[in-house]
Order: sequence, then structure tokens, then C-alpha cells
Amino acid sequence: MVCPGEKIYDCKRQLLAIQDTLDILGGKWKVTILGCLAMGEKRFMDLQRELAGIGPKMLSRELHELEVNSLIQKNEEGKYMMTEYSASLKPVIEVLAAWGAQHRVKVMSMQ
Amino acid sequence: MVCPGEKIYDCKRQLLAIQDTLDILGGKWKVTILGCLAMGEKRFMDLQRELAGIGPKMLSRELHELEVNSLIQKNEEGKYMMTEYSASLKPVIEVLAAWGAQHRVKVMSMQ
DNA sequence: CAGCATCCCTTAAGATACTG
DNA sequence: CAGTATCTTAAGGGATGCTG
Repeated sequence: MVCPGEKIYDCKRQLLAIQDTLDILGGKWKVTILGCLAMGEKRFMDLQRELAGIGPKMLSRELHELEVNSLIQKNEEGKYMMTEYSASLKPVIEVLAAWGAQHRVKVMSMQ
Repeated sequence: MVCPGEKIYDCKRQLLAIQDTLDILGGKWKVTILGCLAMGEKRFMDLQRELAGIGPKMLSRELHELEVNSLIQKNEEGKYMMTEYSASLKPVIEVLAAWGAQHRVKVMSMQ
């Protein structure tokens, strides 16, 4: 919502909000990892297998950073899982996935 | 939607979709630029002013990449604006902004 | 104003090998 | 299996100065 007199203020605030999100979910893998965990808890190896192309170092680091931000946690069995907090990210993940899928259809149809 | 027998397949496809989106919107500025243009068409300088911190080189490059992907276009007055296609990104931008705003509130309240 | 060219530095990311 | 350590390369990004 943009009120007439508040246009610039609201614009800046919204841009900051976007950048906040990007700071936390930035990088090549974080959102994908969360998308992967959104479908169920996974062990390190399972994640590495499903995230085709990621190396153990990257995966390890990304998991750490997500953990620090309380977006994932590790349970007693050593499985990574989403947290109560990261549940709030599900709409974000879904909308990203949906757009990507739709975009792929468009690109396909252009050829 | 995940069907029992299709779990892995659907998982992989969804992950690919997420990565597609990330490839296109990746980088530090693209989503923010779109968020900025979502509020109205802007000239180069206006964008640079609102995107505090970006330099002309970066802005120029990001704009090109967005243009190539048909996510923005430049009109006769030299103003950048979203395209019909990038209108489909508005939900993405909104949900990112909303999450960032909410996250900020949470972080604030923790101190 | 709009934007390209150049230079340079920092970070991200990949490969590989290794440890508890 | 679940990571860590090390090394190297690629990409991201900033500063500055210049052109139409």
C-alpha cells in the first residue's frame, strides 16, 4: 500500500525489506535447500544427492548459515528440518517455484 | 502436490524450478530493481537514487540483463518499466518484501 | 543525464583430499 | 556417513573517469 504523501518512504522501506530477505536467502543454494527440506526432513547425504551439483563444503556452509538464522534445525537423528520460523518462508518458496515452472513453460514454447 | 510414487521426480522438478527463478533474479540487485519499478516507471538516475548504494556500472548491467529476459523495457522517454511478462513476478516481489518486513519485526523484538 | 570502459579487489563457489 | 581443510578459479561488485 502506497499512500500519496508517503510514496518515497514506503518505497525505500519496501526495498529494504526485499534486501533483508535477499541477504538471508541469498546465494546459490539456500532457497533450494529450504525447498528440499520443505518436503521432509533429510540427512546430509540425502540433501547432497538431491541438490545435484553441490559439494560437501558448500552444503555444510549453507546449512550452518541457515541454522544460525533459525531457518533450519537438526534433530536427534541428525536430520535437517525446517523450523517453526521457516514455515513462514513456505509461501516464498512456493511462489519462486511456481514462477520458475511457469517461466520454463514459456521459454519452451518460444523455441 | 506430491504423489506417493512421484516424490523424487516432483522434488527434483520443483528444485529446478526454484533454481531457474534464482538464475534469472539472482544477484544483489535484480529483485530490488524490479521492486522499485513495480511502483512506477523510473529513469536511470531515479533508480540509482532509490537503490542506495548501487553504482552506474552495476545498475547498467543489471538493467541490461533484465531487458534481455523481457522483464523490463525502456519507453520512449527513456524510462524503465515492467513488462507484461514481469507483471507475473509481482507476487514474487510482494512475498519477498512481506517476509523481509516481518523478519525485521521479529529481529527487532528479539533485542 | 545516461551509460560504457577500465582497473582492481573481494567474495562465492568448485574440486579434491582428508578426518572422526 | 557427516562433515572439515586447503587450494584455486570464476564471478560479483566497487571506484573512477570518460563519452554522446
